[in-house]
Amino acid sequence: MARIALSAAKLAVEQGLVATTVDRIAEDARVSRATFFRYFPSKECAVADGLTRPFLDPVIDALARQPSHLPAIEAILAAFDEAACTQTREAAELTRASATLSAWTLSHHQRYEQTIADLITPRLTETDAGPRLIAALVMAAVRLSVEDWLDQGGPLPQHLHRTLRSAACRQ
Amino acid sequence: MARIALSAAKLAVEQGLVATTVDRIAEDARVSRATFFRYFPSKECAVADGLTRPFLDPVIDALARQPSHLPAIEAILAAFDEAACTQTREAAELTRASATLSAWTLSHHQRYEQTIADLITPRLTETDAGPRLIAALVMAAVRLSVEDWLDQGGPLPQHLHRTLRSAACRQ
DNA sequence: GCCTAAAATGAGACTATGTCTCGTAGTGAA
DNA sequence: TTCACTACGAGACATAGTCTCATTTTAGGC
Repeated sequence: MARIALSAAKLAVEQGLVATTVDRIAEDARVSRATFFRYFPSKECAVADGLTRPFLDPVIDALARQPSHLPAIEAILAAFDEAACTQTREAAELTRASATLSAWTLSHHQRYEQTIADLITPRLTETDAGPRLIAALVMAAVRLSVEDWLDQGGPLPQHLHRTLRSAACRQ
Repeated sequence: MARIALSAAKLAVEQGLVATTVDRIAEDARVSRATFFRYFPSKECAVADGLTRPFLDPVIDALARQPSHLPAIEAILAAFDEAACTQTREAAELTRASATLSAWTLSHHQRYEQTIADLITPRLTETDAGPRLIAALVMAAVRLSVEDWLDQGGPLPQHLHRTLRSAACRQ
Protein backbone atom coordinates (compact mmCIF):
# COMPACT_ATOMS: atom_id res chain seq x y z
CA MET A 1 0.00 0.00 0.00
CA ALA A 2 2.68 2.47 1.06
CA ARG A 3 4.91 1.06 -1.70
CA ILE A 4 2.25 1.77 -4.32
CA ALA A 5 1.75 5.32 -3.07
CA LEU A 6 5.47 6.04 -3.03
CA SER A 7 5.87 4.66 -6.56
CA ALA A 8 3.00 6.85 -7.69
CA ALA A 9 4.50 9.96 -6.10
CA LYS A 10 7.98 9.24 -7.40
CA LEU A 11 6.79 8.82 -10.98
CA ALA A 12 4.53 11.86 -10.78
CA VAL A 13 7.42 14.04 -9.58
CA GLU A 14 9.74 12.66 -12.25
CA GLN A 15 7.48 12.70 -15.28
CA GLY A 16 4.49 14.81 -14.36
CA LEU A 17 1.01 13.75 -13.33
CA VAL A 18 -0.43 13.28 -16.81
CA ALA A 19 2.42 11.15 -18.12
CA THR A 20 2.15 8.91 -15.06
CA THR A 21 -0.44 6.28 -15.92
CA VAL A 22 -1.86 3.75 -13.51
CA ASP A 23 -0.24 0.98 -15.56
CA ARG A 24 3.20 2.51 -15.06
CA ILE A 25 2.60 2.96 -11.33
CA ALA A 26 1.42 -0.62 -10.95
CA GLU A 27 4.42 -1.86 -12.91
CA ASP A 28 6.81 0.19 -10.79
CA ALA A 29 5.24 -1.08 -7.56
CA ARG A 30 5.22 -4.66 -8.91
CA VAL A 31 1.49 -5.17 -8.52
CA SER A 32 -1.30 -5.60 -11.03
CA ARG A 33 -3.60 -2.85 -12.16
CA ALA A 34 -6.47 -4.51 -10.30
CA THR A 35 -4.50 -4.47 -7.06
CA PHE A 36 -3.78 -0.79 -7.48
CA PHE A 37 -7.49 0.01 -7.60
CA ARG A 38 -8.10 -2.30 -4.66
CA TYR A 39 -6.03 0.06 -2.50
CA PHE A 40 -6.73 3.44 -4.08
CA PRO A 41 -9.94 4.80 -5.58
CA SER A 42 -8.05 6.94 -8.07
CA LYS A 43 -4.64 7.68 -9.47
CA GLU A 44 -4.52 11.08 -7.84
CA CYS A 45 -5.41 9.63 -4.45
CA ALA A 46 -2.34 7.41 -4.62
CA VAL A 47 -0.06 10.21 -5.78
CA ALA A 48 -1.32 12.57 -3.09
CA ASP A 49 -0.83 9.86 -0.49
CA GLY A 50 2.72 9.24 -1.61
CA LEU A 51 3.52 12.94 -1.59
CA THR A 52 2.01 13.50 1.86
CA ARG A 53 3.39 10.52 3.79
CA PRO A 54 7.08 11.44 3.86
CA PHE A 55 6.14 14.88 5.11
CA LEU A 56 3.59 14.09 7.81
CA ASP A 57 4.26 10.55 9.00
CA PRO A 58 7.43 11.63 10.84
CA VAL A 59 5.45 14.37 12.56
CA ILE A 60 2.89 11.86 13.79
CA ASP A 61 5.65 9.55 15.02
CA ALA A 62 7.32 12.40 16.86
CA LEU A 63 4.01 13.47 18.38
CA ALA A 64 3.36 9.95 19.65
CA ARG A 65 6.78 9.94 21.29
CA GLN A 66 6.33 13.20 23.22
CA PRO A 67 6.34 12.82 27.02
CA SER A 68 2.79 12.47 28.23
CA HIS A 69 2.98 15.34 30.70
CA LEU A 70 3.33 17.93 27.89
CA PRO A 71 0.20 19.94 27.12
CA ALA A 72 -1.24 19.40 23.64
CA ILE A 73 0.06 22.56 22.03
CA GLU A 74 3.56 22.12 23.37
CA ALA A 75 3.66 18.50 22.21
CA ILE A 76 2.57 19.52 18.73
CA LEU A 77 5.15 22.29 18.46
CA ALA A 78 7.86 19.91 19.67
CA ALA A 79 6.77 17.24 17.21
CA PHE A 80 7.03 19.61 14.25
CA ASP A 81 10.41 20.81 15.48
CA GLU A 82 11.77 17.30 15.87
CA ALA A 83 10.53 15.93 12.58
CA ALA A 84 12.80 17.37 9.95
CA CYS A 85 10.32 18.70 7.44
CA THR A 86 11.36 16.79 4.39
CA GLN A 87 8.77 18.36 2.14
CA THR A 88 10.24 19.24 -1.26
CA ARG A 89 9.19 22.21 -3.33
CA GLU A 90 8.67 19.90 -6.30
CA ALA A 91 6.09 17.89 -4.38
CA ALA A 92 4.26 20.95 -3.09
CA GLU A 93 4.19 22.62 -6.48
CA LEU A 94 3.04 19.48 -8.20
CA THR A 95 0.17 19.28 -5.74
CA ARG A 96 -0.80 22.89 -6.20
CA ALA A 97 -0.73 22.61 -9.99
CA SER A 98 -3.55 20.08 -10.12
CA ALA A 99 -6.98 20.70 -8.63
CA THR A 100 -7.62 16.97 -8.34
CA LEU A 101 -4.33 16.40 -6.55
CA SER A 102 -5.07 19.28 -4.17
CA ALA A 103 -8.47 17.87 -3.35
CA TRP A 104 -7.06 14.43 -2.52
CA THR A 105 -4.30 16.01 -0.47
CA LEU A 106 -6.91 17.76 1.63
CA SER A 107 -8.61 14.42 2.07
CA HIS A 108 -5.40 12.87 3.40
CA HIS A 109 -4.89 15.87 5.66
CA GLN A 110 -8.24 15.08 7.18
CA ARG A 111 -6.98 11.60 8.02
CA TYR A 112 -3.91 13.07 9.73
CA GLU A 113 -6.22 15.46 11.54
CA GLN A 114 -8.09 12.55 13.07
CA THR A 115 -4.82 10.91 14.10
CA ILE A 116 -3.61 14.11 15.74
CA ALA A 117 -6.94 14.49 17.54
CA ASP A 118 -6.59 10.99 18.98
CA LEU A 119 -3.01 11.63 20.07
CA ILE A 120 -3.70 14.89 21.88
CA THR A 121 -6.98 13.90 23.56
CA PRO A 122 -5.28 12.67 26.77
CA ARG A 123 -3.29 15.91 26.94
CA LEU A 124 -6.25 18.27 26.94
CA THR A 125 -7.63 20.09 29.96
CA GLU A 126 -11.17 21.25 30.65
CA THR A 127 -10.53 24.71 29.26
CA ASP A 128 -9.18 23.51 25.92
CA ALA A 129 -11.37 23.30 22.85
CA GLY A 130 -12.30 19.89 21.45
CA PRO A 131 -9.45 17.75 20.12
CA ARG A 132 -10.77 17.69 16.58
CA LEU A 133 -11.03 21.47 16.45
CA ILE A 134 -7.46 21.85 17.66
CA ALA A 135 -6.24 19.19 15.24
CA ALA A 136 -8.07 20.96 12.41
CA LEU A 137 -6.34 24.17 13.38
CA VAL A 138 -2.99 22.41 13.28
CA MET A 139 -3.59 20.98 9.82
CA ALA A 140 -4.84 24.37 8.61
CA ALA A 141 -1.60 25.87 9.90
CA VAL A 142 0.37 23.25 7.98
CA ARG A 143 -1.54 23.99 4.81
CA LEU A 144 -1.15 27.77 5.11
CA SER A 145 2.53 27.42 5.99
CA VAL A 146 3.24 25.41 2.86
CA GLU A 147 1.35 28.00 0.85
CA ASP A 148 3.41 30.85 2.30
CA TRP A 149 6.58 28.84 1.88
CA LEU A 150 5.91 28.38 -1.83
CA ASP A 151 4.96 32.01 -2.37
CA GLN A 152 7.46 33.83 -0.18
CA GLY A 153 10.40 31.43 0.14
CA GLY A 154 12.43 30.92 3.29
CA PRO A 155 12.69 27.72 5.31
CA LEU A 156 9.46 25.76 5.76
CA PRO A 157 10.07 24.98 9.47
CA GLN A 158 10.17 28.72 10.17
CA HIS A 159 6.79 29.28 8.48
CA LEU A 160 5.40 26.29 10.34
CA HIS A 161 6.64 27.49 13.69
CA ARG A 162 5.29 31.00 13.19
CA THR A 163 1.85 29.90 12.01
CA LEU A 164 1.50 27.25 14.73
CA ARG A 165 2.54 29.80 17.37
CA SER A 166 0.01 32.25 16.02
CA ALA A 167 -2.65 29.58 16.29
CA ALA A 168 -1.50 28.41 19.72
CA CYS A 169 -1.27 31.75 21.48
CA ARG A 170 -4.98 32.13 21.07
CA GLN A 171 -5.38 29.72 23.96
CA MET B 1 -21.88 26.90 -14.47
CA ALA B 2 -24.08 27.01 -11.39
CA ARG B 3 -26.83 25.39 -13.46
CA ILE B 4 -24.58 22.48 -14.33
CA ALA B 5 -23.54 21.99 -10.71
CA LEU B 6 -27.12 22.08 -9.48
CA SER B 7 -28.21 19.58 -12.12
CA ALA B 8 -25.35 17.31 -11.10
CA ALA B 9 -26.26 17.52 -7.42
CA LYS B 10 -29.96 17.02 -8.08
CA LEU B 11 -29.40 13.90 -10.14
CA ALA B 12 -26.85 12.50 -7.69
CA VAL B 13 -29.28 12.90 -4.79
CA GLU B 14 -32.12 11.37 -6.79
CA GLN B 15 -30.38 8.42 -8.39
CA GLY B 16 -27.08 8.02 -6.57
CA LEU B 17 -23.61 9.05 -7.63
CA VAL B 18 -22.78 6.00 -9.75
CA ALA B 19 -25.99 6.05 -11.77
CA THR B 20 -25.47 9.73 -12.51
CA THR B 21 -23.30 9.88 -15.62
CA VAL B 22 -21.77 12.99 -17.08
CA ASP B 23 -23.95 12.55 -20.16
CA ARG B 24 -27.12 12.66 -18.04
CA ILE B 25 -25.89 15.73 -16.17
CA ALA B 26 -25.03 17.53 -19.39
CA GLU B 27 -28.41 16.61 -20.86
CA ASP B 28 -30.22 17.85 -17.76
CA ALA B 29 -28.30 21.13 -17.77
CA ARG B 30 -28.84 21.49 -21.55
CA VAL B 31 -25.16 21.70 -22.42
CA SER B 32 -22.85 19.40 -24.31
CA ARG B 33 -20.51 16.96 -22.69
CA ALA B 34 -17.55 19.06 -23.83
CA THR B 35 -18.98 22.13 -22.13
CA PHE B 36 -19.39 20.20 -18.91
CA PHE B 37 -15.68 19.40 -18.84
CA ARG B 38 -14.84 22.98 -19.73
CA TYR B 39 -16.31 24.05 -16.40
CA PHE B 40 -15.56 21.07 -14.16
CA PRO B 41 -12.52 18.82 -14.08
CA SER B 42 -14.57 15.83 -12.94
CA LYS B 43 -18.07 14.60 -12.32
CA GLU B 44 -17.56 14.57 -8.57
CA CYS B 45 -16.30 18.16 -8.58
CA ALA B 46 -19.56 19.28 -10.15
CA VAL B 47 -21.72 17.25 -7.78
CA ALA B 48 -19.81 18.50 -4.74
CA ASP B 49 -20.16 22.06 -5.99
CA GLY B 50 -23.89 21.69 -6.45
CA LEU B 51 -24.28 20.15 -3.01
CA THR B 52 -22.21 22.83 -1.30
CA ARG B 53 -23.53 26.00 -2.92
CA PRO B 54 -27.08 26.02 -1.48
CA PHE B 55 -25.61 25.53 1.98
CA LEU B 56 -22.75 28.04 2.01
CA ASP B 57 -23.57 30.73 -0.53
CA PRO B 58 -26.28 32.22 1.71
CA VAL B 59 -23.80 32.36 4.57
CA ILE B 60 -21.33 34.30 2.44
CA ASP B 61 -24.08 36.69 1.34
CA ALA B 62 -25.14 37.24 4.94
CA LEU B 63 -21.55 37.80 6.03
CA ALA B 64 -21.04 40.40 3.32
CA ARG B 65 -24.15 42.23 4.56
CA GLN B 66 -23.07 42.45 8.21
CA PRO B 67 -22.52 46.02 9.49
CA SER B 68 -18.86 46.90 9.15
CA HIS B 69 -18.39 47.84 12.79
CA LEU B 70 -18.92 44.24 13.95
CA PRO B 71 -15.78 42.33 14.91
CA ALA B 72 -14.97 39.33 12.72
CA ILE B 73 -16.17 36.63 15.06
CA GLU B 74 -19.47 38.37 15.77
CA ALA B 75 -20.08 38.95 12.08
CA ILE B 76 -19.47 35.30 11.34
CA LEU B 77 -21.77 34.09 14.09
CA ALA B 78 -24.47 36.47 12.93
CA ALA B 79 -24.06 35.35 9.31
CA PHE B 80 -24.54 31.70 10.21
CA ASP B 81 -27.55 32.60 12.33
CA GLU B 82 -29.18 34.65 9.60
CA ALA B 83 -28.63 32.19 6.79
CA ALA B 84 -31.14 29.45 7.31
CA CYS B 85 -28.96 26.37 7.03
CA THR B 86 -30.69 24.59 4.18
CA GLN B 87 -28.32 21.62 4.23
CA THR B 88 -30.23 18.36 3.80
CA ARG B 89 -29.23 15.10 5.43
CA GLU B 90 -29.41 13.40 2.03
CA ALA B 91 -26.78 15.73 0.64
CA ALA B 92 -24.47 15.36 3.62
CA GLU B 93 -24.76 11.60 3.67
CA LEU B 94 -24.21 11.31 -0.06
CA THR B 95 -21.03 13.33 0.36
CA ARG B 96 -19.79 11.23 3.24
CA ALA B 97 -20.49 7.97 1.40
CA SER B 98 -18.00 8.70 -1.37
CA ALA B 99 -14.33 9.40 -0.73
CA THR B 100 -14.02 11.24 -4.02
CA LEU B 101 -17.02 13.42 -3.26
CA SER B 102 -15.63 14.20 0.19
CA ALA B 103 -12.30 15.22 -1.27
CA TRP B 104 -13.89 17.62 -3.75
CA THR B 105 -16.13 19.03 -1.04
CA LEU B 106 -13.04 19.89 1.00
CA SER B 107 -11.65 21.56 -2.07
CA HIS B 108 -14.76 23.76 -2.38
CA HIS B 109 -14.60 24.50 1.34
CA GLN B 110 -11.12 25.87 0.74
CA ARG B 111 -12.59 28.27 -1.80
CA TYR B 112 -15.17 29.46 0.72
CA GLU B 113 -12.37 29.78 3.25
CA GLN B 114 -10.59 32.27 1.01
CA THR B 115 -13.81 34.22 0.51
CA ILE B 116 -14.42 34.40 4.25
CA ALA B 117 -10.83 35.50 4.83
CA ASP B 118 -11.29 38.37 2.38
CA LEU B 119 -14.58 39.42 3.98
CA ILE B 120 -13.27 39.52 7.55
CA THR B 121 -9.89 41.12 6.86
CA PRO B 122 -11.17 44.69 7.43
CA ARG B 123 -12.79 43.62 10.69
CA LEU B 124 -9.64 42.28 12.32
CA THR B 125 -7.63 44.03 15.01
CA GLU B 126 -3.91 43.76 15.80
CA THR B 127 -4.43 41.05 18.37
CA ASP B 128 -6.41 38.74 16.08
CA ALA B 129 -4.77 35.88 14.24
CA GLY B 130 -4.40 36.07 10.46
CA PRO B 131 -7.62 36.13 8.44
CA ARG B 132 -6.89 32.85 6.67
CA LEU B 133 -6.28 31.04 9.93
CA ILE B 134 -9.57 32.30 11.34
CA ALA B 135 -11.41 31.44 8.15
CA ALA B 136 -9.88 27.95 8.23
CA LEU B 137 -11.10 27.58 11.78
CA VAL B 138 -14.60 28.59 10.71
CA MET B 139 -14.70 26.07 7.88
CA ALA B 140 -13.32 23.38 10.17
CA ALA B 141 -16.14 24.19 12.58
CA VAL B 142 -18.65 23.83 9.74
CA ARG B 143 -17.21 20.47 8.75
CA LEU B 144 -17.16 19.12 12.30
CA SER B 145 -20.66 20.43 12.94
CA VAL B 146 -22.07 18.61 9.94
CA GLU B 147 -20.28 15.47 11.10
CA ASP B 148 -21.78 15.72 14.60
CA TRP B 149 -25.16 16.55 13.12
CA LEU B 150 -25.15 13.37 11.05
CA ASP B 151 -23.92 11.18 13.90
CA GLN B 152 -25.86 12.60 16.83
CA GLY B 153 -28.92 14.23 15.32
CA GLY B 154 -30.47 17.47 16.51
CA PRO B 155 -30.74 20.71 14.54
CA LEU B 156 -27.69 21.66 12.48
CA PRO B 157 -27.76 25.36 13.45
CA GLN B 158 -27.38 24.34 17.08
CA HIS B 159 -24.28 22.26 16.35
CA LEU B 160 -22.91 25.10 14.26
CA HIS B 161 -23.49 27.68 16.96
CA ARG B 162 -21.89 25.55 19.64
CA THR B 163 -18.80 24.63 17.62
CA LEU B 164 -18.29 28.18 16.36
CA ARG B 165 -18.63 29.53 19.91
CA SER B 166 -16.13 26.99 21.13
CA ALA B 167 -13.72 28.15 18.44
CA ALA B 168 -14.42 31.82 19.05
CA CYS B 169 -14.06 31.92 22.83
CA ARG B 170 -10.41 31.00 22.40
CA GLN B 171 -9.78 34.61 21.38
C1' DG C 1 4.23 -31.37 7.46
C1' DC C 2 -0.35 -31.20 5.48
C1' DC C 3 -5.05 -29.71 4.78
C1' DT C 4 -8.67 -26.34 4.49
C1' DA C 5 -10.84 -21.84 4.61
C1' DA C 6 -10.20 -17.27 3.77
C1' DA C 7 -7.99 -13.51 2.04
C1' DA C 8 -5.10 -11.29 -1.43
C1' DT C 9 -3.77 -11.00 -6.13
C1' DG C 10 -3.90 -11.30 -11.25
C1' DA C 11 -6.13 -11.46 -15.96
C1' DG C 12 -9.03 -9.53 -18.94
C1' DA C 13 -13.34 -7.57 -20.61
C1' DC C 14 -16.16 -3.68 -20.32
C1' DT C 15 -18.17 1.18 -19.47
C1' DA C 16 -17.45 5.83 -18.32
C1' DT C 17 -14.33 9.53 -17.60
C1' DG C 18 -11.46 12.96 -19.16
C1' DT C 19 -8.59 15.05 -23.27
C1' DC C 20 -8.08 16.79 -27.66
C1' DT C 21 -8.90 18.92 -32.25
C1' DC C 22 -11.50 21.30 -35.15
C1' DG C 23 -15.64 23.38 -37.02
C1' DT C 24 -19.52 26.57 -35.87
C1' DA C 25 -22.09 30.18 -33.66
C1' DG C 26 -22.64 34.15 -30.93
C1' DT C 27 -20.63 39.00 -29.28
C1' DG C 28 -18.60 43.42 -29.28
C1' DA C 29 -15.77 47.12 -31.43
C1' DA C 30 -14.20 49.71 -35.41
C1' DT D 1 -20.19 44.59 -42.54
C1' DT D 2 -15.86 42.84 -41.02
C1' DC D 3 -12.67 41.32 -37.84
C1' DA D 4 -11.13 39.32 -33.65
C1' DC D 5 -12.40 36.92 -29.72
C1' DT D 6 -14.75 33.81 -26.89
C1' DA D 7 -18.02 30.12 -25.94
C1' DC D 8 -20.02 25.98 -27.49
C1' DG D 9 -20.77 21.41 -29.89
C1' DA D 10 -19.34 17.01 -32.31
C1' DG D 11 -16.79 13.23 -32.27
C1' DA D 12 -12.55 10.50 -31.89
C1' DC D 13 -9.38 8.87 -28.66
C1' DA D 14 -6.57 7.16 -24.50
C1' DT D 15 -6.95 6.11 -19.99
C1' DA D 16 -9.39 5.66 -15.61
C1' DG D 17 -12.16 2.90 -12.95
C1' DT D 18 -15.45 -1.43 -12.33
C1' DC D 19 -16.53 -6.09 -12.48
C1' DT D 20 -16.12 -11.24 -12.58
C1' DC D 21 -13.69 -15.19 -12.06
C1' DA D 22 -9.51 -18.04 -11.73
C1' DT D 23 -5.27 -18.48 -9.18
C1' DT D 24 -2.14 -17.84 -5.60
C1' DT D 25 -0.83 -16.88 -0.96
C1' DT D 26 -1.58 -16.97 3.85
C1' DA D 27 -3.15 -18.40 8.47
C1' DG D 28 -4.39 -21.80 11.60
C1' DG D 29 -6.07 -26.44 13.22
C1' DC D 30 -4.80 -31.18 13.18
